[in-house]
Amino acid sequence: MSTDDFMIGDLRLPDPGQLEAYFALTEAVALLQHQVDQQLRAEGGISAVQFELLMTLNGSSTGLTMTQLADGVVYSRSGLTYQAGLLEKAGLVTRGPSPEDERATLVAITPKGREIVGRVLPGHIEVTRKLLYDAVDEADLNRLGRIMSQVRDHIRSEPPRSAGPRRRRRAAGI
Amino acid sequence: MSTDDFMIGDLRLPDPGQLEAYFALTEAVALLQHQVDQQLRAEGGISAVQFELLMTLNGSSTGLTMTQLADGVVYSRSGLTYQAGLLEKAGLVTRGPSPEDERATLVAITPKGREIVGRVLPGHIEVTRKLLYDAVDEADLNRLGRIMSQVRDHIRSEPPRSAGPRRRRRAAGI
DNA sequence: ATCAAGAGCTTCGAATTCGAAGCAAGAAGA
DNA sequence: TCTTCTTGCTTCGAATTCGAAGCTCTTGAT
Repeated sequence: MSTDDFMIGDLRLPDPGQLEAYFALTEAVALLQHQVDQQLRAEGGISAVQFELLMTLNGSSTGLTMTQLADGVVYSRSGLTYQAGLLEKAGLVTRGPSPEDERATLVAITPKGREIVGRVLPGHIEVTRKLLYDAVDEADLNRLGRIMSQVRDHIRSEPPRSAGPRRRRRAAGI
Repeated sequence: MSTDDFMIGDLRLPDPGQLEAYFALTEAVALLQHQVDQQLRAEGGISAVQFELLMTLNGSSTGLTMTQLADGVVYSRSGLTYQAGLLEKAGLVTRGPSPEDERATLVAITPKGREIVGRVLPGHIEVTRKLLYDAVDEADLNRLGRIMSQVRDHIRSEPPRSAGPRRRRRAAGI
């Protein structure tokens, strides 16, 4: 990383600029997600989590297994079971057995689900544009995408936590 | 989550690069925060939220009011009341009336609280360094800090559509 | 001074989360 | 085939979260 880290005893502290990156990152995302959630609830009666699930499913005509879905949105398995239940009850997705694997549950979006997505998407884009895209110029937006993709891939590829059992990727929320 | 091209009706969406910025941002932060939370619970028995609160308080010798604290960490007032109760019960903070305003509650960190912070801080830095700082070079890290600071300030300055005041206070952390 | 409006916290109820434990279906192997 | 291990998902209990409503103190206007 940087060659001029601050040292306090044995502790190698990141310099203030690096700290700023971390703080600004988490704070900005928290603010952003809150606003996004508000818009989705107001215009479509769904949470940000549910929207992400629907969007993920929207891109797959065959449907996805619960595990694929959970990994896609960075979410716990049990949390996904809960949300999938809500979405199914609301008629926005269907759940059925996979023909390939009796254990697996295939989740697919319904026409009604797509209708909801179509209803909230313009507002969603509007909010993200106002809060994120309007905050930075195009060059920075591209840099941001590149950098955060790098970070995401880096974290995804990290070796499993120290002493844990076999290779199994975790997924959990905020 | 990497996505295909979403196309709903004839709604024009931000180009793929812009979408990538948004998705990579939220996904990477979710992954990062989960790992941070795990480390803090393992080494200090506190959650990421509690750590942020302690770090914020750590920078203030006089203590902060509940509102200042909640704004600093981007958190609901009622949620903060709950967490402050836990921290007080654990002896990590004290709560007392403000001399200036009978209504206000001043929260201050205790020596025991500082001790916990000191215990978990090295590991916290280690985790963030491995997951975030090691993922990008120094120039990109500086760019990231600059861009996200811009975004944060932009969102903070947005008219909150109807809600109460948003105060600017540095969040916790490393 | 008194009343009304506002500010700061907490309480309350409902919703959401996660991890651990449990259950059922595949896979491996002897 | 018959264990035994693994995988995919759900259930369960406990913790956390938020917004709305409530309480107390402060401020502003009359």
